[in-house]
Formats: sequence, structure tokens, C-alpha cells
Amino acid sequence: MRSNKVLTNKFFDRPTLTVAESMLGKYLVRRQGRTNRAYMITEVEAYDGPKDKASHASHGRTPRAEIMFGEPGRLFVYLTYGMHWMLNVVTGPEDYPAAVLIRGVKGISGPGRVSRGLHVDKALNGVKASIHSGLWFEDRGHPVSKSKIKRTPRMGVGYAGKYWAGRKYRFVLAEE
DNA sequence: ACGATGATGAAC
DNA sequence: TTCATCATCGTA
Repeated sequence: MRSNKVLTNKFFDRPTLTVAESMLGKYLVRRQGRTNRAYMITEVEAYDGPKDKASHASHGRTPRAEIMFGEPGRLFVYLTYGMHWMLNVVTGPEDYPAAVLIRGVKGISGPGRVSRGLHVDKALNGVKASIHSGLWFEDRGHPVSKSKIKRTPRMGVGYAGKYWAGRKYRFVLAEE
């Protein structure tokens, strides 16, 4: 019998690109009232290190980016364009700023829509992804074949310059 | 194609 | 304190 395994620090304390790719097919679980809803992750982006010009951490340890330098497995939630919350998970070792942006789950495309649909906002910034906090990640044993994964450049990061905007740090899982 | 909408970081 | 910018989305 298959168990739903909650992903912990160990899963997130690996290279960001590795974490990003392996998050496809995993589940984002959100407690909404008395019930838990699980959403299969279908699209993510990696933000990797202090040199990554597309990353908020490229400006150093600013108040907003500070969480990216912290413990892996914590949530990083920030507002963009004055209205959309972006949901990220911190990855890699402490003091190395990196995170994975959840861009889509099955049935919901776009990071802003994911946050709106799952009621994610500033209240979750900096909290550990765990059952206790009401938002966590699970491995439910869903098989993911490599052939269903596409890598592309990240969305909306043209400001980062040719090199960083061109990196294929976006991972998409083809839906059935 | 474009405006909404407000926090953020950097400049002054 | 002011200013440009923005890991997007809905409407047209």
C-alpha cells in the first residue's frame, strides 16, 4: 500500500534545479477550513543563487529576499505587480539564496492564480511548509516520466539580461 | 495591447 | 521622500 509522504527539509536541501524538477508530480496540500485539498504540481521555476539576475536575491540580503537565504523548506511569499502573491519554497543550504516558484498545479495555470485559488498570501511568508502551518508538500507516488517534462526559460524575467533570462530554469509537466 | 495596483529597493 | 520597477492577470 502506498503512503503519502510529507516532504521535509531533506527534500528541499538539494540543488535548486534538482528540487525544481523533482517537484513536478508531487502534491501541494492546503488546509482550507476543515478539509485538506491536494493539487498536483505541474509547473515550477528555479531561482538559483546570488548571481541569478532574475532572482530577488541578486540584490543581496534585502528584507524581502532574506528568507531565500534561510532554511530550506520554508515558504517564500511576496507580492508582485501590486496584486499577485507568488508562492515559493526555499531550497539549498542556509546562506545560499535559492527557491522554487510554484507556477502551476493541475487545473490552475499561473502563479498568481495558484495563490488566489489556494488562499496563499503574506501570512505564509517565512513559515515552514508543514501540516502544522496548513500548507505542505507530499509525495503521493505519482509516476513522472522524464519524457513528459519540458524545460524552458523562465517567464517574465526579461530584465535579467540575455544570459539569465535564457537559462532553462522552468520545468513543465505535460498534463494527461 | 494595455491598465490595474502597491510593495520594494535604490537614489537623492 | 520620491521614483521606477515588477517572477502577472483580466479585459479588449
